[in-house]
Amino acid sequence: MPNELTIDQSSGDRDFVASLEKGLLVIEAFDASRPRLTLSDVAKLTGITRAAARRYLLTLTKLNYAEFDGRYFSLTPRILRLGYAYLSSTSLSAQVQPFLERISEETGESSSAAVLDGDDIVYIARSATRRIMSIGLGVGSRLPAHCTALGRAILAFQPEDEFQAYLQRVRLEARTPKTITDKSAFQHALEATCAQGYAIVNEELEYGLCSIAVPVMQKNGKVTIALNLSAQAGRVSAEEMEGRFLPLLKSASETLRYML
Amino acid sequence: MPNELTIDQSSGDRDFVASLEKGLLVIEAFDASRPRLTLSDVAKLTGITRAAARRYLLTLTKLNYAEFDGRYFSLTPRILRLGYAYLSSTSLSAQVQPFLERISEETGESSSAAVLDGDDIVYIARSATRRIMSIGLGVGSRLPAHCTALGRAILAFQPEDEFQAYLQRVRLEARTPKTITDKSAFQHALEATCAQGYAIVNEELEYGLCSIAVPVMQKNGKVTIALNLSAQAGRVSAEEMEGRFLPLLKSASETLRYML
DNA sequence: ACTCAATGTTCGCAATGCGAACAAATGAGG
DNA sequence: CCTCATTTGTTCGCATTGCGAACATTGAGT
Repeated sequence: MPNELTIDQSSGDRDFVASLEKGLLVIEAFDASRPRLTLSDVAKLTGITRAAARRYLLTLTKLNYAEFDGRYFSLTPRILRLGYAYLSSTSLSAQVQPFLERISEETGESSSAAVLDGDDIVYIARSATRRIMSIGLGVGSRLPAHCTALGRAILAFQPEDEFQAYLQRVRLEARTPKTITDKSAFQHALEATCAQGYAIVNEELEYGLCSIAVPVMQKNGKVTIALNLSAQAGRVSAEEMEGRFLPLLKSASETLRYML
Repeated sequence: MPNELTIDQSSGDRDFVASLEKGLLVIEAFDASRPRLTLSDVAKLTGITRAAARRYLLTLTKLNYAEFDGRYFSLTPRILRLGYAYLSSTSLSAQVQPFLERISEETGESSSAAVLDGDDIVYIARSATRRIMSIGLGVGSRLPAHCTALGRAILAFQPEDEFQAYLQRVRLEARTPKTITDKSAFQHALEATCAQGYAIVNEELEYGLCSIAVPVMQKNGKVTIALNLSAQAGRVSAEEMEGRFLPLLKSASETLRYML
């Protein structure tokens, strides 16, 4: 992700604090494949100088957002305050969680809620009774929107101009041989989602995984969140998803509609 | 939390980037009770000037971490990348989640894992089959360590000097009439936790809530994480917790010990 | 042991971010 | 409805903060 982490300098904009941008880039340099980094590593990943990377890392350490063992830096749990600032401020996850737990308990499958962020979806709440997907899909996890039921359920209800802009810029990368990669076919799938009011994605994100999702329309008429249920493709048919799962999701969506 | 959000200026430290500190303070100004803030609100909460608050908020908006409706700022899901940088980098939640799900499914109760951050515990993974606690205890939520089983299970296994330092500075605030607020009694409770290898907290955090937790010792001999099970106090006795729940938690802890 | 590339650190300096002063908006009181 | 005080938002001269080139240190390879 070198491209994502590079500095987008807003030259001449006196309202822009470049130091904050760099600091946030430094935080985002850490991930599952890079849990511990030297200051040179961070410099390379972010495009800032080693001297600057050093200052930001020492600052994060001094503020207890990171720790240092003499050579490597790693993040600390305090960083979660930043993400939590969003989750607690929207109360979305708190409001949605009981619905997901009821749906999950009633169906015996995993249920999640996500919001759109750029071209990805981000999980904001989750209830799982069985582990059927790849590990690590907790709150904060993100997946490309185009090949997830959650993503399609949200995208299909965006204003036309926003959807067209998305379609222009998105690269429909194949995650399995079944992933839709043709933009015309993708647009048809989104139109069908819009017409029927829910999305089903079968093995386009991951082998053996089938998901159904519905959008949640907020009071202001916008759709920024969706709810899903996921199951093993071989064990639950699409008909069963429509017959058993969809009513539960729609019911939850309808109730949430008046809460958000 | 005005005290928590004030600037701790490290005067003369040329390795410290004060702008990053302020930027992070601005993010943390948002929470459940303050989801939308004006720039004056943020200035008041953080102690920085209105001009500075304005620049940081405009910067966060430009970077898509916040949005602006002409008067109020609010955070966006992109902020979750920051918290996720920690969760994904430690893989703790990913490794722990399957254990919590199995424990939760087998007992029919909610199970969580948390780490210590300052004097609080922060939830890093959770599996709930039934909603028995106050809403909003998702990943990233934090609670005072002293009146939670998870907190006691971690605190009891800290080096003596660190525990004594914690005991010196902590204010044992009562959350219910049953909360231990006497430091001597608290120390006894922690000694008992250390001796028996698990903590039980009964209605000290919240009415009707009883939790049992065990520490997870990592390969390096340190304890930074704990696992729990929670149940309604009237429905599950302490004996049942020790008899049914403790073996499951210990088993999970033992297995995790060789993974972390 | 030596060489050299990679990594970490320092400090002179100028660009960035600061905040006092000003502008605009808001609301209370008459 | 008007006035005025207070609150909130914005600008731009300036000094401090953060920059990065140059230097110091470390470690790998021969």
